[in-house]
Amino acid sequence: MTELLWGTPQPPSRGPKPAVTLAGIAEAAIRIADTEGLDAVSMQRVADDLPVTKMALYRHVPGKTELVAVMSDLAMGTPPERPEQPWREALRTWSMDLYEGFNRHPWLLLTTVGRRPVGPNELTWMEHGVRALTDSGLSGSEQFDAILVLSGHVRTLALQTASLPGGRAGLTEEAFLGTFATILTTQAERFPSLAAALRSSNQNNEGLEFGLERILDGLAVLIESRK
Amino acid sequence: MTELLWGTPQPPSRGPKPAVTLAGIAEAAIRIADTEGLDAVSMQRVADDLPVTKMALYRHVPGKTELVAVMSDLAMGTPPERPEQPWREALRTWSMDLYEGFNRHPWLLLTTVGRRPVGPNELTWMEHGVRALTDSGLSGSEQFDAILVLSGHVRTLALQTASLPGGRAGLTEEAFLGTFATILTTQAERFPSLAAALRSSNQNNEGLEFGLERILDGLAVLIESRK
DNA sequence: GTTAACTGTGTCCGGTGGACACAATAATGT
DNA sequence: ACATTATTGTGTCCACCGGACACAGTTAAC
Repeated sequence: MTELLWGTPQPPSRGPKPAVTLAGIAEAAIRIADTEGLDAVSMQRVADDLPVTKMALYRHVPGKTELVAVMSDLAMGTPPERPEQPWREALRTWSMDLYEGFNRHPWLLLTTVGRRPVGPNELTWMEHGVRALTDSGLSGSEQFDAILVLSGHVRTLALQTASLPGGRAGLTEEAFLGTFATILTTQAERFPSLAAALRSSNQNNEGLEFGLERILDGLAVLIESRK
Repeated sequence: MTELLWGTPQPPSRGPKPAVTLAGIAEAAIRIADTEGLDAVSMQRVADDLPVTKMALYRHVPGKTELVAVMSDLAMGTPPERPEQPWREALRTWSMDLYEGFNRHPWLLLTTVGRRPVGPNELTWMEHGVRALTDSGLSGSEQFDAILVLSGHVRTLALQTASLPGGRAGLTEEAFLGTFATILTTQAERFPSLAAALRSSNQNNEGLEFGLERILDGLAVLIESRK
């Protein structure tokens, strides 16, 4: 698995020319996941988009698990290069870039989960995040934990808004909020605080910025205290 | 779906006594997911643990999607009752309780994802979270967003530590950190900030508390500014 | 006692990931 | 030039999955 993610592909010395490459397979899978949802990505479906049969794919990738890992790291891409900035601004744009990435490939939210082999692109994202904090005075662990909080928040909000096309049961935004509001009004006595909060809510949908600024505020408090 | 999650089960007036109940089915499914992982939960496997055949389950639940929704809300349970406390302490224990819940049923991290019908237990968790902020001076939307950030962080950290037994490819902690460290040392020039952070890291594994306190600090800044 | 409502069963279907044997291909060693 | 050998692609087969559907068995209401 590590080999697949990190190894540099070597064309075989002997035997017939491969009709497809690992990257080509992953790209086809990404295209399918983007347009038809993650559930549509089957070995058969991927092979249909390539000039090979299903079983030929297993010559390039050991199994579907590994294919998903490769396509995930590939789809993650690398963070856009940004001019150097103070840590707060740098982390803010970093988070926004990450958010945009998750919105481009919503199925990444489902595949990049749990303890799994980390790919080069994902590591590059981490590198850029940590880089913003190298001169902050935080320890190495704290730098890791800080960008973990930020990426976690981005994930959470991306999950909230992304439509997860085709894949998991996708309620529309209005259907979701509709039943939510219905339940809260019909059972207001069971959930008094929630009902009250809903009444004084303006449905702003600015959860991303809100949480982001709170986390950055919290980091600022810690960084200031270290000076 | 909403009916399944919120409706009160009525025994049928006519016909044979049901051999199983929806709750019984969900409990069996939970037991399987806890011990063998979420992937082991198939209609066949659930039926094997009950005195009915696979197809009989479809008399009580429309499909597997709905079964997963029901078992998820059931496994989530309700937050333990805690004595009233200032918002900061209340939210801290609330987060810890939630974390413990995710650790008890790690597969919840996989099933409670995306826009989906919300069940009564999940709503009760939200209720308790928002309740801690009713007198904070924050608006309703802000209260929602605040507990969203907290629950998101808890999810992130639970994902980081939980073993996801059986289900998704579960690398052990040491195997994960091992390859991670190996890559970072062999390719230190590609990821200089990461490598430096790793060197000055004490492998504390206290990410949960770290992020939690940062978020609470950030909320405190906002709440103070409103006074 | 008949009817109607309801539960449970067996069979069948398309689709999935994957094992495995085999044929086709092309560079290498002689 | 030719045999060897590594490698790719193919076809067949399997267990398992979620689920449609027709049918039989059971029980309360009329």
